[in-house]
Amino acid sequence: MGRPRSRDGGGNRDTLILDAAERLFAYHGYDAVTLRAVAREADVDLALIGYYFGAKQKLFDTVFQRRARILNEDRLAALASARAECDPIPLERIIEAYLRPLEMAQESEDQGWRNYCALLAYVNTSPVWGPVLMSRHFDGPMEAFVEALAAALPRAERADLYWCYHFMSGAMSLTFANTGRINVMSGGLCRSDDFQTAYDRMIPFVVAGFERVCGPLK
Amino acid sequence: MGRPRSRDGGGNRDTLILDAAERLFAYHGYDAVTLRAVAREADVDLALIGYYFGAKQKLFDTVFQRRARILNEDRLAALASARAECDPIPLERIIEAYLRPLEMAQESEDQGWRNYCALLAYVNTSPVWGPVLMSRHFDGPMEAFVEALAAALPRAERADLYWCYHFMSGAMSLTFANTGRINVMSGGLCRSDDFQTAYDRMIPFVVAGFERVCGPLK
DNA sequence: GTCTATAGCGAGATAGAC
DNA sequence: GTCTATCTCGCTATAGAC
Repeated sequence: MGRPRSRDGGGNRDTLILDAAERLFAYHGYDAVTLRAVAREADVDLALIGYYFGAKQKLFDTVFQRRARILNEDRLAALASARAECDPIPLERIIEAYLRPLEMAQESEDQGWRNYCALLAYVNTSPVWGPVLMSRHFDGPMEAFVEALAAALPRAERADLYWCYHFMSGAMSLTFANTGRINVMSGGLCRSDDFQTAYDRMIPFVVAGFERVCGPLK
Repeated sequence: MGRPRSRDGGGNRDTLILDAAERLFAYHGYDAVTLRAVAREADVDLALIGYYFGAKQKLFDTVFQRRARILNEDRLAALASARAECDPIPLERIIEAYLRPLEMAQESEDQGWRNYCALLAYVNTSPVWGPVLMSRHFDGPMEAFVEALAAALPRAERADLYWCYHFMSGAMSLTFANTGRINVMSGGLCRSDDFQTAYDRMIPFVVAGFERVCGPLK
């Protein structure tokens, strides 16, 4: 399982670089981050970044790829586990299998996962990166989820499933991006980093949306 | 010489600059866009940008502000119009009042509105801009919508309303960002710029979500 | 209002010593 | 593997001619 590993204070230099880059890319986006800033953040010499990862682009790709693999594994494992209990998988369990790994990532001690979630939101909503990186790294597992959804919602039009998946992806992105916007908006009533609460509301919200648009459950 | 060059179909120079900046910021984000690129895109001299708008930051603020005003007016007008028919306003009408102006903006001939929607998505999901710009320009009208939602869903906890509003905002952002991701994802079955279809599915999706999380309708 | 020219800075990348 | 040093480029911003 791709559980977030707690790291010792040091770590290898290349890992330090990836962590620092992840943190900065997540917050500022690709273009606002200079390799010099990454080097400073990682407390590493500038030239070392080039040595390990090549050009800036490749560093970004590597950062994005690193946890995408783990996230996909966790999601597919959750889906398989749900299927083992009940086949076809009930809608709510599918949504949970999709969202739960992110929630766990956010709740984990490894701050890197929180950063990665923000990075995911950035990439997902970017016209530049979105169609390229999301498709490259998440289309395979996504297809498995759409199949499961189709089985749970047999009356659904295929296109409607994709649209609803898309809405879920958007709600998830903004939520786990943890921008702090909802804190300001609600006057402190809601907290952007209160993932348990967010998760507990997002699941029924999304489930109800799928049911309404994609017809009755099996 | 320093004479205004004649241009067919061109507006004032400052408007040309704003349109060009909007288009580029929407697609590439703030940091990837250079003032030189804006000047090139607007077919205008670089120094003119500074003359009209000052520093790059201020140009960005101006671009963001320009249509925020209009969007807010349209939304509030739609809300008032719905209230004139029925008070309290039914949930679905509230959601429509919120989303419809964006859909109309997307469907309009003015390509600038499409760009602006993508810009909104960028700002909304950005940890840097989100809490600042969204709050500054959209919190007032947002409050009116939350009040209307509270009236339509009298059993709802206040915090739940904010969370659901947040999910709606996320789904909307990704959809109207028009990244093309869903095109790739669905293998061409859905089109990112088919806003009518997106809108027709997003409304029931969001309405059902609100109902499920925020209790039964009045 | 418009444009030329440039100051002043910091970026990405890499060659080569150790 | 690590770091020093540097090359080359393009950026923002602005002063000043027209």
